[in-house]
Amino acid sequence: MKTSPRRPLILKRRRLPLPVQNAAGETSKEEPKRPPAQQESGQGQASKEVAELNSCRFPAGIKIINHPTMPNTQVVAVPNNANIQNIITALTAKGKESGSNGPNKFILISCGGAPTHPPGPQPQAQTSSDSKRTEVITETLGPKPAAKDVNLRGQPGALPGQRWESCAGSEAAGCTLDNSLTNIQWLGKMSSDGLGSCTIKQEKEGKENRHLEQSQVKGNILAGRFLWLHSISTEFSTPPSVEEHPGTSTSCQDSVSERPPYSYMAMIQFAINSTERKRMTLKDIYTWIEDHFPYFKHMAKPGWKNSIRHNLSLHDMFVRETSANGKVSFWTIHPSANRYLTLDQVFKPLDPGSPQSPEHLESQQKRPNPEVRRNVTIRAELPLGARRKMKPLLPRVSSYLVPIQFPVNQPLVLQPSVKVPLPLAASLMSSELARHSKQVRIAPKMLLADEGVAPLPTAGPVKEEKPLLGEGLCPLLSVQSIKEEEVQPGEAMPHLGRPIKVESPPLEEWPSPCPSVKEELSQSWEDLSYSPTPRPKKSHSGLKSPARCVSEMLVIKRRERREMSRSRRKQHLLPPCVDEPELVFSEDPGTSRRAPELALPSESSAPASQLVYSQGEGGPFKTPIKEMLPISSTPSKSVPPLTPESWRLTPPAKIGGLNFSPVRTPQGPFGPLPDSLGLTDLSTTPLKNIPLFDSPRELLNSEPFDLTSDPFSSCSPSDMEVPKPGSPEPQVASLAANRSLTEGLVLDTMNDSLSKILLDISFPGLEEDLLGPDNINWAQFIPELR
DNA sequence: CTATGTAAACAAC
DNA sequence: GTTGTTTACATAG
Repeated sequence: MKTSPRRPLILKRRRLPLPVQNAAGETSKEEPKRPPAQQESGQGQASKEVAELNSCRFPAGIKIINHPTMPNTQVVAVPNNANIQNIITALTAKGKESGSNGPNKFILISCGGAPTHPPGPQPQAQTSSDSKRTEVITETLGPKPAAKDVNLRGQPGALPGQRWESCAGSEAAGCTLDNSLTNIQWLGKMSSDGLGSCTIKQEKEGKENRHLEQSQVKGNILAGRFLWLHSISTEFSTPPSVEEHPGTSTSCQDSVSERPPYSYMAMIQFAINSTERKRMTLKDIYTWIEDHFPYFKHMAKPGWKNSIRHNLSLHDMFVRETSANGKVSFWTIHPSANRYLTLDQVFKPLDPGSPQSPEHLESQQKRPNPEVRRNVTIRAELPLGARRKMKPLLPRVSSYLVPIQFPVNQPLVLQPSVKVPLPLAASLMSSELARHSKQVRIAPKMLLADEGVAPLPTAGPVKEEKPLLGEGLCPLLSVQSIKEEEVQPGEAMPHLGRPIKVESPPLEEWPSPCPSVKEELSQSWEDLSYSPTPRPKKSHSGLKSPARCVSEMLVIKRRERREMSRSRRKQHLLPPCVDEPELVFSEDPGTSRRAPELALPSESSAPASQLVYSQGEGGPFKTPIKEMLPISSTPSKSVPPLTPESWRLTPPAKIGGLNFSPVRTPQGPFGPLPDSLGLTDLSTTPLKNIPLFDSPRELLNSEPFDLTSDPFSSCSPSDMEVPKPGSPEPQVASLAANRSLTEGLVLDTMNDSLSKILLDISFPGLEEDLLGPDNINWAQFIPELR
């Protein structure tokens, strides 16, 4: 009731003590993978490794060399099979020891080493413990799996895992991150608890999701393409509860007595997405929730139903459809907003056989659950602790991708403190970096469409902007911080649009379709998703020229905001979800160049695409922002459209081998979706001709390489596993060009955060040679590595 | 301020 | 009574 916190637990950010967990037996599983014997007790080993590192001896062929240009930075070539975590730990320790004078930043490069073994490494985040600041960047040296890997997927055996592995370290890291990011443990309890229904349901869902899995996997891979920065802390942070109360987890009582950590919005989504048609009547929603969350059945006040209704009406993402005959109303999730979150996704069984045993993991992996699977796959490497229990929803958080140019000049390592709001981060980065010659730049905000929020583009440090944050970052940069809360995001990514709705009557286009419902929203959505055709409704947005629009928008927004604030009316989906990190592609190179601050809408060209909403859990959770309107096309200011979808999209792009990104991929569906969302648009349209990421590059390099090559290029089109052929993944192609960008991890011990960063290692001229998407030859840059 | 939760008034069935 | 929509208010962050 009142006393209880209103916010769902989920939202809270958890911090994990990373290290510890591993130690716990769980990790054992993973460990096996590791080749040599490194590790085991995490700490012990870590220390061991550290020692080694210090001495310059590294376990398996690890080589450390001083970074050519960066002070206090060393490049560590790590065999694929090496245990990244340990290495990170060691490096961290080393950094600490070194003190400010010594090397405190490390760039990890995976050398092809022996891909033989599975990815094992999982960087856990021990970093957190260290106080000193150490940054580690992981890069894949050898063959980057990226696109190629993807291709490989199909192949038998080893490949699947390996691909990822190739990235090994990085990947592992990524995995971990992912896991932790989303973790929600609560369910864990539930699962065991008594949600029998859950299980059942899961299976059911599993069905649905299965096909998705594949796609997701792909997505993961793809996702890799973009770099996300997130603080490890977040990522690593474990879910609060789960581990903490393991014991409890199972108790049924808890499930019954404890309120689920999910917001009504999330639960509604779970419910709706649990059906094949992705639609559900109010009553069924109630039933589903009661069945899956006993708390509501037994403990909650009757008012919870009112709250459900309230949420349905309030959030634009929920669209009411009327059956053909008009007699029955079904609630659906706007495709563009739907992340297809399901309880399954959120939940992970703690243990295999027994509910809590670790082994369970495997089984889980097998599970259909798409997302889960995705993660799982990757996760294999992760610490068990992380894996188990619930699957965290994606953090919506802000993620920022930061492109960094590596070798060339000074590589800059961003500190990703996640905490920093994207916008800020961006601004900071941009400014600072710039000053320094920064190699890292933040992508300009793009924006486009979004309108939404418009918060001011500028970077202002705005708090408000949270949402914006995402936006702020540009494509390249998106960093994710996990803010906490939200798990949401995670969740499921929707594929863009799923076609769900359609069934009923008319809805092809959401907006229109739903007659009754929230037109406003719908429009906005439309706008967003579709081209900018102006829609009446949102008058404000209209489409103005971008530039103008921006300013105007801002104004408008404010106004709206105010209005909104006054009354909570429906929350519109915001197109851009701010929180979520999406990658935005700026289509326009020119724009990209701009300062981050503005993102010009220039993209307008493709603007629409971006848009998208944000939501999902993230989005949804966050809900739509009320005010935003979507004009999608509009230029919005700053906000880059980071929409969840974007993520998804991005994934396709895959990044090189590393997959840090926590992003989830779409579940599957690549299918039909409504891509209307931006993705398609983006990818297809504009992208074709335009390099997706111009911006990044530009950002990164003052000197533009050729636009054609995008940062993401690393994957070749072929590589991409694009989930769907049909789907828009054109991006990929465009991406193909760029190989220079890669993901990296930055470990900031000072902040105890580990972030992913995008590294631009391209050197003019070298790209082709080196970069095969797969490989970057660091050796060229760094002789020592040879 | 935002996101969320809760309550309640109302309206349409 | 159910379903939906809106307002208003409370609370945590």
